[in-house]
Amino acid sequence: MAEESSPQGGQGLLFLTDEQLRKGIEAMFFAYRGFTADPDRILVDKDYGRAHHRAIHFINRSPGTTVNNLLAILGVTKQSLNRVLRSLMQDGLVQSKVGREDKRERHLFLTEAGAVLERSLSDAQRDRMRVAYRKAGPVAVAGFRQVLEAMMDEDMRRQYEALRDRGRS
Amino acid sequence: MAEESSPQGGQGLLFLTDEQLRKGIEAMFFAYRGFTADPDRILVDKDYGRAHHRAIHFINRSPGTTVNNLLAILGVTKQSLNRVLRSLMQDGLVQSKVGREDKRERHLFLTEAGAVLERSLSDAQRDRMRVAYRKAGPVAVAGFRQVLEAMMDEDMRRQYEALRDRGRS
DNA sequence: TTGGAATGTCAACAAGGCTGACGTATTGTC
DNA sequence: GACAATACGTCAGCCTTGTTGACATTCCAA
Repeated sequence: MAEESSPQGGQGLLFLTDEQLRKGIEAMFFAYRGFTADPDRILVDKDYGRAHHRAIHFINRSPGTTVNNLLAILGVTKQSLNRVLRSLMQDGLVQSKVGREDKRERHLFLTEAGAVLERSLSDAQRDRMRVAYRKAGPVAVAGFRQVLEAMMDEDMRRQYEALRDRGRS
Repeated sequence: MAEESSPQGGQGLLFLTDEQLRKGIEAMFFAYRGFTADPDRILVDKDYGRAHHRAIHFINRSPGTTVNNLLAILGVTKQSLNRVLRSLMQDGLVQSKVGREDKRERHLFLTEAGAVLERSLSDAQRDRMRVAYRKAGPVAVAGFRQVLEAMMDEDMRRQYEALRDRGRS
């Protein structure tokens, strides 16, 4: 096969073959299992599931967020989220406060106990992430994030970017 | 802040901060939604779900694979997989053949109709992947795969590698 | 005051995980 | 040849987490 001359420096478009794409798809599948494995293990003992983890994560990420806000981020129905929030509130991990400006809104916060659980979950997940990042190196990590961001739907990317903006960096 | 000197060319270890790791975690969350969105949309009309998609994908990937094999790859119980396989076989998308050497084994194949559905699913998923890959470029894609592979559990990585080996490249 | 938005709640249902138990071939081993 | 182990299928029941539909409440805004 003739050599390709391209702006990608000799790699041509070989990375766009169906074979390469399929490997990426399978990598996503297996990696996501690893990605959720550690928090899942912690949650099993506590009668919680991934839905609880997600709620806790994003409440911690954006303290005082409204239910509607959380619905948009999580992409589930309010009934589904409500069930999760109810159990978290009953167990004293999440607290909801009536909005001051708009009293229809409920602003969600983690309690101290909720923050403790959040930390144990995110520590476990970050540990795996850190090992993977370190193994792959900063250049690979940059590429990792680039591809993931390009895979998102527009709506999700907006949610994702909105979260980023709140960061201190 | 003082400049870092490091083998990573000035990037130091900043990519390992909790902030960076959290962004990666959230990127995985949102990207996975995009990753599954297109096949999900196709499957809704057909009364199938992600579980069916996964079975179809890996049967297509390794024609003649046994039930046990598939169980290991998918990481579910045989009861769970059986429910999916039963409906796929009833609908004439999957065919099982008794093993020649070991008659206890069932070897799984896609029928012509199964292959058609598989193609429509993987086309949809590959399209999104292709767009993302093209947008990010080959260097980013290499990094993407590196990080994903580093995130897998040992068992999964072995499954993943075993699949890779079967590829023609 | 009235309409609409945000929230909560009840009920019912489905997909897709799980465990446990049991049955049936088939195979390998003592 | 007897027996244990393996591969598979199936029944029953349970859980989480998603869905839709219906309805009440509370509050804001026109």
